[in-house]
Amino acid sequence: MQFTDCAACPLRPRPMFLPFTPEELAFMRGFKTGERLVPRGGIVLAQGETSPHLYTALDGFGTRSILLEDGRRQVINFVFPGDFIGLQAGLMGEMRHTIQASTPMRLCTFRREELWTLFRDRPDRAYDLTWIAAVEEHFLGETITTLGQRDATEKVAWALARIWQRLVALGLGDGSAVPLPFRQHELADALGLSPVHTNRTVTVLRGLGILRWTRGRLEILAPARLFALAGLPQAHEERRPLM
Amino acid sequence: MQFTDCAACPLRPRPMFLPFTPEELAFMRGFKTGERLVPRGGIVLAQGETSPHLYTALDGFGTRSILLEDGRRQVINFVFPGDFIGLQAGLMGEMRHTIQASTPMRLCTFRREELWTLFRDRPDRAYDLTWIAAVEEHFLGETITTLGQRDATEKVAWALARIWQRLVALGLGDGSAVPLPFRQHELADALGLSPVHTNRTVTVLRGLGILRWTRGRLEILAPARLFALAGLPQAHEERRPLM
DNA sequence: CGGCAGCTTGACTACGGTCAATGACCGTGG
DNA sequence: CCACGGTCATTGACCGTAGTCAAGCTGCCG
Repeated sequence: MQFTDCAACPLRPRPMFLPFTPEELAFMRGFKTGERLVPRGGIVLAQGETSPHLYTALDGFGTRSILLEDGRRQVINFVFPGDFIGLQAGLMGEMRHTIQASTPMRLCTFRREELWTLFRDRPDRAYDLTWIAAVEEHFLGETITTLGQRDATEKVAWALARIWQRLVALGLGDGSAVPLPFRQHELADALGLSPVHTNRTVTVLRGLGILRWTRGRLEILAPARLFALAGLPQAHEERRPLM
Repeated sequence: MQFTDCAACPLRPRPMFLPFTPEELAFMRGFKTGERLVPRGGIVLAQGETSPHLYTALDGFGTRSILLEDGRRQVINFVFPGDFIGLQAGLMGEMRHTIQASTPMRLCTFRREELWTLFRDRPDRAYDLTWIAAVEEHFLGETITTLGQRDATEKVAWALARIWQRLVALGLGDGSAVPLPFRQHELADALGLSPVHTNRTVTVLRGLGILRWTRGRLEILAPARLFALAGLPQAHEERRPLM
């Protein structure tokens, strides 16, 4: 199968990612074993599954979610290009959540067994991997804080601010607006709100002149007000390593 | 300062922790630089702080929490003996949450700068550290699911089931009851409920004959019903590495 | 043009929050 | 030894945010 050489990776040169050393690049070229395409709505990794592969999202968007027996669903967070997928399966043996594509996705594939090689031979890459896990841990803590302490308006503002921040960092969007690949239903599942109340809340933010959101296009008219509501500093994220 | 030699660690022999190889033991003896005592209510690490130390909780209990500007507080999770503290400070430079002692705590201290040595020289220990981060990540996902999807009764049942499970795994408790070092107020902050409603909910569980909880002592009368309410399998946790 | 997915709005309900008072237990000092 | 104050748990009355049910609406694709 033909696939993108890491040397020509479309993601890595973007300003939000840390550059590779030549040694890292060489290692990652060997680490990457191929690519995989997942259609919109498709399952990348399923809860309970042991996967022989780990992934990095190369293009497209998705959700990580936990499904309860009775059908309730919680979106843990959203998956963006550059995100590493499957650390749990790699280390703990089995996925504890499901990753589903919200848009068509293109993934770089790695062999799970090579993970130990990475720790043994490339402490710099192992460090980066742990750094990614620590940042993710912090983000989940922020999510818990949002679900536990903030009301519906603050919740929606927080989620849209975080998503917008990330999309802008990725270089998507044309200055005033970004393409928003998630549905209100997914936002509701991420915030523990009903779809109906999520919609009402978005309507309120629209009415306040803070944003516009129609047909997969999100425009932030008053970023300062959005971030204030979200309880976030209006700063750009730190650059992150890419796996 | 006099402190416990890792060879005589009171924690490591317990069944919930994986054993050390002789090499690991030797390394950890060098990695550990001392101990620290924190009184009840004391701050182990403060949000925003850059700490020169990392810790493993040797004895006592605490909370990790995020404080908002307006005084709201979210307990992210609880800290038990054997937990590693400060990975964020170690990797990301600055703590994003506060760790506070709910009981007097005794901590093993490590030097932050040695973390890179660990990755370079001990890939097995680096792997364990990442494993710990991945397990924590999964646990936070479960917490998000609880806060987002479950009602107050399920929330309280989940938290008490998880805490009980952990205390029993640590070998605390005398078969029927465990010492519960947290206050209802902290449980409320962990679940995003008001203290009043948390209390009412505990009262309901008591009325159902599922548990007793008085004066720091928790007795589970009907574990099966508690775990069913919590949406958890009634299994013991996997053994975990100790840092 | 029909069907479907996703968004929007209205009416009613209920879970959990808030405010406030009381109670139980414990350590301290007179 | 008991009175006091503090912390934490408990209970009652009332209120408000968000959930539920249900009906339309919009835009898109076949």
